[in-house]
Amino acid sequence: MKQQLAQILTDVVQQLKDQGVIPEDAAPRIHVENTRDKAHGDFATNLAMMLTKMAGMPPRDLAQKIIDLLQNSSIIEKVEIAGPGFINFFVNDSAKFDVVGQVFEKADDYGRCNVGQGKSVLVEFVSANPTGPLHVGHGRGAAYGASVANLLDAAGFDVCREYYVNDAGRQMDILATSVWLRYLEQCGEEFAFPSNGYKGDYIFDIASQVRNQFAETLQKPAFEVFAGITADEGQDDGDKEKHIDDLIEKAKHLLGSQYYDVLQIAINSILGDIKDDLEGFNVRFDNWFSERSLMDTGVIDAALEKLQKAGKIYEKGGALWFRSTDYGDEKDRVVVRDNGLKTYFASDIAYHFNKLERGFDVLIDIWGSDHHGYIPRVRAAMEAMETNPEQLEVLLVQFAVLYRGGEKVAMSTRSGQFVTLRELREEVGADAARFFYVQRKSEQHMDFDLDLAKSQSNDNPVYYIQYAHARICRVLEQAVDKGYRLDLEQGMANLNLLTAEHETALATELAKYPEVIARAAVVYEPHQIAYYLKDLANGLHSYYNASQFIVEDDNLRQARLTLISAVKQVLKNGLALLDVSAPQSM
RNA sequence: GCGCCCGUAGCUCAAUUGGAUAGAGUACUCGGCUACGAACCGAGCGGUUAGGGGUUCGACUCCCUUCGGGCGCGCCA
Repeated sequence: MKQQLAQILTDVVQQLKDQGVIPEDAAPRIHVENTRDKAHGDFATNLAMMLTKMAGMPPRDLAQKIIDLLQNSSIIEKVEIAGPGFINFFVNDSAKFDVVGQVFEKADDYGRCNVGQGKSVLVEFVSANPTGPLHVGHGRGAAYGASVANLLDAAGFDVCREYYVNDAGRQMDILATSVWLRYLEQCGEEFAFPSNGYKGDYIFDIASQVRNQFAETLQKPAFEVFAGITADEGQDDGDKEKHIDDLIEKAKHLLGSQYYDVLQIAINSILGDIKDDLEGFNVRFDNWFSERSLMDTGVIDAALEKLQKAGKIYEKGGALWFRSTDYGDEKDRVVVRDNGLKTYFASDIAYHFNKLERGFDVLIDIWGSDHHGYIPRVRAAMEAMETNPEQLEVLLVQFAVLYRGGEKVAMSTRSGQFVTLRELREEVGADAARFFYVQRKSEQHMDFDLDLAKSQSNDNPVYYIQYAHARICRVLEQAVDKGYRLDLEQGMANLNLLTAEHETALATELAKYPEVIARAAVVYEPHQIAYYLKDLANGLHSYYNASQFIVEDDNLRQARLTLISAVKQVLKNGLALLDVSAPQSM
């Protein structure tokens, strides 16, 4: 309907050009919007105000001229000039209900569009280090990323969901060493656990797994393990970083190849837990991409070579630097350290290089906002590899600040003090948690009140929406019980009987759904879906309270049941985008 | 100190991307079940959009500035 009006206005613009009112080369953006206030009709355009300067006449006069040029349309009932020069369109009721037929025709596909034109897009999200269970901070990124991916899919993009597994580097060594030390404790050795080690309870569990598999064969006496190790923090000349690094070296030395067995057990255990956790959160990935595979297949060297050929790599102080300042970064960045080890950044360059080689049109990275300082250097690397800067889109997610009992909850992975995503899911449910996270704009700071989410989960808006869906299901069941089975054909034929304000409002709301998806998708804002669904549910609840659906009049009853069935379908479609269930009853 | 993000009703958040009288939920005050589920509906209360300046027909939105909060500024990942 909106497109029809836009087309009509495009014709008017051409006529204005022909009449010499505006210059031939003018190319105004035709903007038709939904009105917020019913008094302003159904749709409005600001066209007259946009052209007022060009035409050299007052906006209201120009608006009148535009109206005079409007051709007759079957859907327009009335046109008015309002305010500073808005043109308001009133659409007739029968046209408003055309949408109901479209909903049933497309069913689960209603709302899908093709703004993506089949372009392939890689959405990388979560990508938490496999050093421990996911916590509630990761939960927001997971919920947001999954919904963005769903949105893009609905908008006609070819989406691939990927998790980048940081299974290489020092953090992995700290993990393996932490596990081994806990294992030694379980074998009866006594020593002070390193302050920089991973202290979570899950480390004990993994240590037990190691013990189940290797019995006591990996046991070494504590005095031998700690011989010649730099002191830990808190002691004379203590240094927690050197302390843990020395322990890692010692572990590798004492365990030989079996060190990597311990490492693999740890990674498998934690990654298995993460996968299971995300599955329970209804977050699914098409691909789990291993950082280590980049090293094994020489992709890092290939990527660095490409930068080298572009003349963007130089040597200084024994290290290799990438000249990212050529692309607006604050300083150049090291890619190979003087000790010959590649930096994490080198891996990341290679990872993005690999993404490009896989032929994606658009790369979307979803990161925690604490990584925002990292964007310029990745962008720089992309540009040095001669890609279009618009091919990379980095979306940031603010970490949720947790509150418990009115107090901020301090969280630190290393210290093992954090609320896990699993905990949250089990206490408030996956549906409520997913919805709660995605209700707010991603870059917006967010207060997550655990007490509220847990103890008053019935107040969560997700129940409001699900209730609307369940309510419709119940009404349809009741109708069947009374021998009034829904007959869509009859209902569609009698939609003209629906003239109440609640009814036309619902039809209008249904018609908005496809454009909400299109708009939300291009700006990566799933919260718009959440708000839309709340509005739609509100429309249904109001309608429910205002009138009875199962009435004596056969045609009227069928028309009403048909309308709410359409609402049911759209509620289901919208909830599906957020991976929230649409229950038949609750 | 420099850079990025943010500041909207008592609280938690929206605002069709520059449009009309800034809207929801919650809290508080009223009212609505012998109707298809009251996990619901209706009404009221609540605002100098942090402060100030600018851009224009028009600013919560864009620019400058001050204040306040978060994050980042390693040959860590």
